[in-house]
Amino acid sequence: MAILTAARELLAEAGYAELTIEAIAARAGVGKQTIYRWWRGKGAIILDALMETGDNVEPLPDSGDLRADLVAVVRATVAELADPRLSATTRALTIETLSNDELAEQVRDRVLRPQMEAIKDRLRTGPLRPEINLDQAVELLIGPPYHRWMLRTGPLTDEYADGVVDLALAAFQK
Amino acid sequence: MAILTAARELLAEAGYAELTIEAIAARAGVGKQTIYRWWRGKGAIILDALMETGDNVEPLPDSGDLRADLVAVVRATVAELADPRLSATTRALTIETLSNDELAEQVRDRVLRPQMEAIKDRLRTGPLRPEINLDQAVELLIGPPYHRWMLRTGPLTDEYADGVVDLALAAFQK
Amino acid sequence: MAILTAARELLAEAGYAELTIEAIAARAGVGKQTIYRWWRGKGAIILDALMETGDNVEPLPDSGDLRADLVAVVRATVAELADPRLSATTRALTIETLSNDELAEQVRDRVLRPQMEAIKDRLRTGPLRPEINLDQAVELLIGPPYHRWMLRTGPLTDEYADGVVDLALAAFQK
Amino acid sequence: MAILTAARELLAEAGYAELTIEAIAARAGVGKQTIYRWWRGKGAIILDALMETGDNVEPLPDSGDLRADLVAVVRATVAELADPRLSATTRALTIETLSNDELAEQVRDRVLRPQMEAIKDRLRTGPLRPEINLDQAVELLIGPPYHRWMLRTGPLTDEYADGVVDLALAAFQK
DNA sequence: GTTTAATCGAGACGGTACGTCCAGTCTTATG
DNA sequence: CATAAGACTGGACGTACCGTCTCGATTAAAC
Repeated sequence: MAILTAARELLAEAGYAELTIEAIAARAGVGKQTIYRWWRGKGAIILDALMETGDNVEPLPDSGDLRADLVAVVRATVAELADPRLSATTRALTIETLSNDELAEQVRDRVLRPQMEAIKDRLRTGPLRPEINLDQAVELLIGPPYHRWMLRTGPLTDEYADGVVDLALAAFQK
Repeated sequence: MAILTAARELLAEAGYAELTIEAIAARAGVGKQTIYRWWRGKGAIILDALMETGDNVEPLPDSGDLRADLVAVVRATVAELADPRLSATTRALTIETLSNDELAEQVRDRVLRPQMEAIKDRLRTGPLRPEINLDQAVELLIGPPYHRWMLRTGPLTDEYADGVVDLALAAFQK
Repeated sequence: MAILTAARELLAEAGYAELTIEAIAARAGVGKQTIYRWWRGKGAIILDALMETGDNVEPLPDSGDLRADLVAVVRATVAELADPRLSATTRALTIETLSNDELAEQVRDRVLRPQMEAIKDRLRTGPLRPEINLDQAVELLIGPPYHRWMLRTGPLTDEYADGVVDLALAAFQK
Repeated sequence: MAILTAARELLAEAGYAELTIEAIAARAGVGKQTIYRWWRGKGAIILDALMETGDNVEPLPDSGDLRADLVAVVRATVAELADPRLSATTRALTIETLSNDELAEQVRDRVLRPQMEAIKDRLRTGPLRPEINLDQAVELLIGPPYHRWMLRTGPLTDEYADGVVDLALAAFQK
């Protein structure tokens, strides 16, 4: 879809500040009305743009080595956040989410939940203390990188990702 | 300062969407120029509004009971995030931060670092495994609630705060 | 024709401002394309709507009393202009005419000329000074009411109509 | 005033169809809001543009020769109507007037009445039949040229102007 | 005690984007 | 096969704010 592509390009090139409906329409060669016909606003466009990129959430592999499996997924997440062009869409979506409750729900249900469920599924099989709350367990893996990314409190490297996994595992496992 | 009060009130009453420089000026009974004379933009105002509220970061108490001390601080953090009126300013600041690198640095240095340092200081004395990276340890306590708050993936209650602390402690301590 | 009826109704009910092609199509239960297939634009529709009303111009009666015959036709004209609902179509057509030369020619030839010719025909037989230019004579009867209607400079009553005729006759006759 | 000049130029160059608020703003180097701050809409701008041109209505001269005095004023009126560039503003104002009652009143009071009063004043002194209604008398001079201009039913020349005056005088005078 | 300078409120200004409406064209599916 | 339905590009609408820029009026300092 030309509109979603235009939105992604604008975000990658110039950031959220220059992502205007008019700019999207102009770049996509489309009338503004067409955009408003199909999307409620900028937030909805960004969400669809993100989903279309097809990070189609796949179940985590179960290699038998929990740490290895988690390292893979956390490294991937951290790497995406670390690349400004890749994370531009996520950043924009986060902004919209913060002042749009309806959008926030959709993002939660369509983007976040599937990702978190995929990790939960892997955690369920991997050996960990039975009393662990899986929701909180997932947040232990995702929350810290997200926090660091948003607030730029530290580097987002593979080593960091590994450290996050190790800490989390120490919490999960007996 | 009338301007910062006006900003806080507008955020509490109507949210970020209606926080405009003109609205702040009107409510504070001030000319727009006066605002621009002292602040670079909306973000700087919000930052000052937040800091003025005087959550002057104090060192965490050291009761000898690490869990109790951490529960206190995490519960307080979670409670503030859970209250829409209290967290409105933080929310607005987060939005600005996401599209303003300069502001992001200031927020990191003036708001976040002190809070995280305070927790780090307590962690340094409380008994935990020596190889723990303190920055990551703090993120383990703060990141998950922040993530949950921003993305509304679950309730922000005292029980949740306690769970976060327990998980983190399991990671820190041998 | 449903389309012309719809146009007339819209004009009578809401005036030129709300006469849009889309409104006409919607009210007539017709696709926009069907309208464009048969008419060049709004102006052409209004013209046809006006003509269909069938003020089929008839020759003026020649009762032998020139004043009586002219009073009849001028009163009728003035009465139609005085009624907002009746003159709505004429008003709309005038607007279109003013910014559409092609339409202006058609209006002149299909609407105006016949009406003026009818009056001219009666003037030819009625006793008047031979050197009178008939075109100007007709304008002397029609121009003032039209001017008064368009610019709302005075009432449009039967008495007024009679006054117009009397003045004109004073000019025509020796 | 740059805005009124821009409006006049656009009308002279391209006609009413291209007289948009945005075009006026662009040509005048002005924000749209500035226009809306001072004028209610296109009609009000055109009215002011017309008035600024300073056709400051002056009393008709009284040379003692009524025909000569009227010929002068009617010729001038007809000449202005005949020149497309000069009459573009009047044409545009007429269009607006036709679908804007409020504006119509202003045009009547600020533009038309003074012009008509000036002619009435001259008619009052010039020798004419006492029972003549002066309002209708003026319309007899102005209405026909206006009608001919709007509906393009004939040429607008000096000879025509003279003919109008002669017919009117025949009506006025004994 | 008067003059001068700085600061303030108020709000006009040139701009940019908003979200809506319609024009006129093009596409689809229905009868 | 023409039609209604309506999506499409395009462009103007009138509004909201942005950040800059005059304006007087009010204070405070300097003389």
